[in-house]
Amino acid sequence: MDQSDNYVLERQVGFVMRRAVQRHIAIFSALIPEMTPTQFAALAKLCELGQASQNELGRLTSMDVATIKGVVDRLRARDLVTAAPLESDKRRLMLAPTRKGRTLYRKYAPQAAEVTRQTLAPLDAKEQRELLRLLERLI
Amino acid sequence: MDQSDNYVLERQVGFVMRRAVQRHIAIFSALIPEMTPTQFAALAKLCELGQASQNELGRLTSMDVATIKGVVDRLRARDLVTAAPLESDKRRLMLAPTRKGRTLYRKYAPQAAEVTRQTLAPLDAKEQRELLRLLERLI
DNA sequence: CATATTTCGTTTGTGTACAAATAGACTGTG
DNA sequence: CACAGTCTATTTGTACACAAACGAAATATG
Repeated sequence: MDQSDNYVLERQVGFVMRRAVQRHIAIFSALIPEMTPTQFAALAKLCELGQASQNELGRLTSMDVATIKGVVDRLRARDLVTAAPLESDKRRLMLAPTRKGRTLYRKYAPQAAEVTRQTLAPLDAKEQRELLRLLERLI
Repeated sequence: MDQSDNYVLERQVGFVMRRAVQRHIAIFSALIPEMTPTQFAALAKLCELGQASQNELGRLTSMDVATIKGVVDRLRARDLVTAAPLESDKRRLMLAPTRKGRTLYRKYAPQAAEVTRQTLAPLDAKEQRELLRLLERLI
């Protein structure tokens, strides 16, 4: 028997997680067509912090430097976030949500929570907690 | 209290899954730098089937038409897959792995299984089964 | 204090991922 | 048989995601 006969694509975590993420993104974009999950994550974290450098925001939202730059650029283009170089450290680009950004965040935060609910809807409450717990241990 | 105060990014399934997928991809590319998880998935499924149309392969690997085209194009460019229009249905592009593609698949299938093992390593055997079971129900 | 190292941001290039539009080929129904 | 609807593949445009390389600024270390 060939080794490769053991390999069943549908049973690999990577494949299953990719599909689960696809479904989640579909739910998100149905409930919040105005922005992507990534953009919302960055805006949410920035609203929570009040302000942060671009790099810092990237680390806290698990986006690498190139990715966070693109996301921030799009948020800035929509006037949801402002950016200004920091006087005390001219390498850093300090970001803050605009009034419009904060308003949008408050408007959609309940919807974003609903996205999580709908994503987890096939599971009962205990299973939902268990899934989150297991996923967190994979990180 | 503001509704948005309930929203904690780190507790949303979407965010946690994105991070888990990131870790998985990092493990994959460390163990199999020669191709991406997506390319391997397409190649694996095609080897399993023997042959399939591009559309069919896309459906079975959960890639939309534009995505599967890009993936197949890159596999063809590396001579891992051949493509030819089907005589009996000229809309369809029939794909098959080349000898080189099959060899590569057999070579890396054990590595790909190892990727799954390492990804799930933080969990014990029972937890691993539970996680897979829960994720599958989210799809 | 001089410079090696680190940090931050940017740019470029490649690879998913999906929406929407298009063209060509097939199928079903009248 | 005609032709409306469906299916397949392609193209275009936008948005993550990461690697690698770069310059500028800050820090550490000798």
